[in-house]
Amino acid sequence: MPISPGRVMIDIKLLRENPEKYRRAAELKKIQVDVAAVLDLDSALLKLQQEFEKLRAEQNEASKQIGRLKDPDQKQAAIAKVSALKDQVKQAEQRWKSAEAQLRPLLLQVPQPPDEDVPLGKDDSENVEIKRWGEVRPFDFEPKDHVTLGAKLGLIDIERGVKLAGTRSYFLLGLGTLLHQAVLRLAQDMMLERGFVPMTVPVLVRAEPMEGTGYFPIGREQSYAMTNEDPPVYLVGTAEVSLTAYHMNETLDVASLPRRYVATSSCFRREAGTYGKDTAGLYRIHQFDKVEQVIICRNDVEESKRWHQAILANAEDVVQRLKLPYRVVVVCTGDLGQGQAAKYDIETWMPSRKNYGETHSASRFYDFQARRLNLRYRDTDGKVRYCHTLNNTVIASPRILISILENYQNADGSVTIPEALRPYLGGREKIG
RNA sequence: GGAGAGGUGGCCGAGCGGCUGAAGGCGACGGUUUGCUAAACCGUUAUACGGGGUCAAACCCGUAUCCCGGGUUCGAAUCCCGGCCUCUCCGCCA
Repeated sequence: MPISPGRVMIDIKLLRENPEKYRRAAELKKIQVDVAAVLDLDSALLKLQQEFEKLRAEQNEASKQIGRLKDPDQKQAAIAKVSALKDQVKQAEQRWKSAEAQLRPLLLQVPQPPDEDVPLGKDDSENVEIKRWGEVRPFDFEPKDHVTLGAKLGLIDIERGVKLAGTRSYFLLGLGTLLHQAVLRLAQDMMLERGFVPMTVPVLVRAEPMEGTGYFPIGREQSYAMTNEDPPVYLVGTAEVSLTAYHMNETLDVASLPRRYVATSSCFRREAGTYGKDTAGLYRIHQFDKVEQVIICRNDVEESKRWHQAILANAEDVVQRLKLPYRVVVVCTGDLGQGQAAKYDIETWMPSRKNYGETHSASRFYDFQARRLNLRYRDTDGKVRYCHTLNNTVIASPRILISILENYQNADGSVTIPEALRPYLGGREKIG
């Protein structure tokens, strides 16, 4: 499918009206953008566009005349005259195009302003807890971490993972694999009950979906790139990319909205710049599987907010079915991604970390992704508008196995299988 | 990977280098007719950006877009080159 040329980033009109809002957004999100430079380039661009269009109009008109002229001498004279214009037009066009080429990369960096109700803060330490569910279990024995449990019970083999693929790699085996798959299947089944359309998606995509969903250019270094290919393709870090970009360059029928998609996919992340962080175990790894939910809805802030609550609830339901203690935090401004207007994280209790660890991330983007993806719909009034998009984890594994194994472990080193997973494991109740 | 064919509006499908933003049909929408529905008839039916206009619209003008990019030309949907995609055949393959 061809890439549409007129693809826009943030709404430049909004930026013109309220540059301070965007400057502030960049500051809050710690993104380097020179908003003043954007404005300067933008107004220069407008001038150049007008100059070009005026010249081109002249040329078009003159050319049209030539077609009507019968007398060959007159015709020759007219052609000579327009020929002189031709160069001017071309130059004007080039000035305009090159200004545009300068502006686009800047525009790609401009962030979506955080919503009013997002708490201010510099990083994840200032996220605000809004809910706790479940009781953190007191142990009357010394609990083991998932790495130890996984190795003892023959579920996880990190050593050999590292041997084959380097750091942050692993094998799951035996019941470890089955548990992993059970979790994914439970999550997917719960989403099917809610009417989401299941999909199997490409995990290797072109640059456009990456850029469109906001993972490029900021964050590019987090992706694995197949640069041997022409054009290059990239491994997605989440099925969000493929699901959200599914309707890229399309104009949807408003009656078909909202679209609710769910996909299970492998996810690949380079984790560049995290050396020394979370090195133990399955917390931060290069490859994992995730069930992801995506909503594409009408351009309506209130509707977006409702869906945000809904997809958060969907994920909470899964964690509750697994009976894992968790909390929900509102992510503060400094921890928001470029395109996110607001985000909730679900953090699930992980005894070895003696803390809640992030397992889910629910984001709403308003039209940020839709603009970059040229993802639109025709509204009931006949107007074409950009969609709103949202996404959330349903479950990501093996990270969630950390919580399951550690919370469900017994004094004798065995692990009880959560009831909700037993149907997927032939009724088995215990590992070890 | 090799050899061919092709990419036009919501869809189908015309299109000679100039008056083609694009015939015709279908669909959709509005209207007339009708006891209701259907049929028939009339009309409307791309998007983006810029300028003008308005309280806001309507509307008017310009530019661009017939897969994308570049070239030839006074002028390109039409000619040439590159790319992407689709289809057919051969090879390879889970």
